[in-house]
Amino acid sequence: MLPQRFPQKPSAICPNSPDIDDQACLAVREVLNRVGDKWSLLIVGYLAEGPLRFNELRRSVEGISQRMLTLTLRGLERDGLVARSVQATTPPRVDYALTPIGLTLLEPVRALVAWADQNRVAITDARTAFDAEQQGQDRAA
Amino acid sequence: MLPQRFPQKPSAICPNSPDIDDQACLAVREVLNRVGDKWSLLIVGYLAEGPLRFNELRRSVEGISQRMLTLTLRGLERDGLVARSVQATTPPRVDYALTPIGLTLLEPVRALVAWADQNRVAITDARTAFDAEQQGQDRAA
DNA sequence: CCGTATCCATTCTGATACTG
DNA sequence: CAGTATCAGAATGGATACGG
Repeated sequence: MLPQRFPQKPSAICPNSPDIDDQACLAVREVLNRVGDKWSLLIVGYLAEGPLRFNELRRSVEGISQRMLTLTLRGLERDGLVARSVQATTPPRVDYALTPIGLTLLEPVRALVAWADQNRVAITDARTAFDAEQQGQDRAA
Repeated sequence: MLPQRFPQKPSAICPNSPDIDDQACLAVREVLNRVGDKWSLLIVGYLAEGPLRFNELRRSVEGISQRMLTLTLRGLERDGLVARSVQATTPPRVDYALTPIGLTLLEPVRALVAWADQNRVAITDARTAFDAEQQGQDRAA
C-alpha cells in the first residue's frame, strides 16, 4: 500500500501479478537464502530417502560439523521443512524427517540441481576462459 | 575411482547415476552457492526482461550498493550467465544481458520462486509457531 | 546419543572516497 | 557513466569443550 518509487519488478523473482507484493519478494529471498546456504539442500537431499537420526546424518553429510548440523536442522525445522521427533529413551533417539512441505520442496530443487548438473561443464569452462582473459588484461596493462 | 567410505548420495542433490561423481556434487553446490547469494537471482530476474545498463540495474535493484552490483555482475559474467558489452563512447555505455545459458536458468529458478511464493505463508506461520514454542520452553526451564 | 556454549578465523557486505 | 580501492562491521562456519 506504500507508494513505490520503483514499481518495476523482476519477473523471474516476483511474477507481475497484482497480489504479489514486496512481502512476497522478501519471502522468496528468505526462502532462497535458506535453501542456498551451505548445508540445507544437502540435508534435505539425504532426508529425501527417509528419516535419519542425528548421528546418521552427521556421518552421511561428510564434512559437516556438529554445530552446523544442529544449526541447519533447527533452521529447517523452524521453517517447517523438517520434523524432529524425540524418543526419551536412554540414550535418547532423535529422528529427522521431511515434512509434507519439505517433500514438495524436493521437486523444484531437483529441477535446479538438474540444471546445475547439465551446465556445470559449460560453467567451469566459462570460468576458465574468464580467468584466462583477466590474466591477459593484467599483462596488457 | 577412489574408495568411498560413504557411497550413499543424496538423491535430490546428486542423482544416483553412475557418471555423476563427487565432482558433480561439488559443482552443483557451487552453482547453488552462486544462485543462492544475496543479489544474483534478483539481477537475473531484472535482466530477464531485456538488457540493462549498469546504473539502470542499480536503480532497479533497490538497496544494492555499487560495489555489490559490480561484484555480482562479475560473478555472473564469470560463470557465463550474463554477457557484458561495452560501447566506448563518452560517456561509456555498458549493457548487461542474459546469455543463452542464463536464459535457461530462468526456468528452474521460476519453479523455485513459485514454490517459495506458494509456501511463504506456511513458512511464516511455521516460524511464528516455532519461535513461540521456544519462548515457552525457556519459560518452562 | 544429542545437543549447547565459547572462541576464533574467514568471508561477505555496505559506506565512502576516488578514477578514466 | 561505470567502475576500483579501502576499511569496518556483520554474518558465517569450524574446532573444541562441556552438559543432560
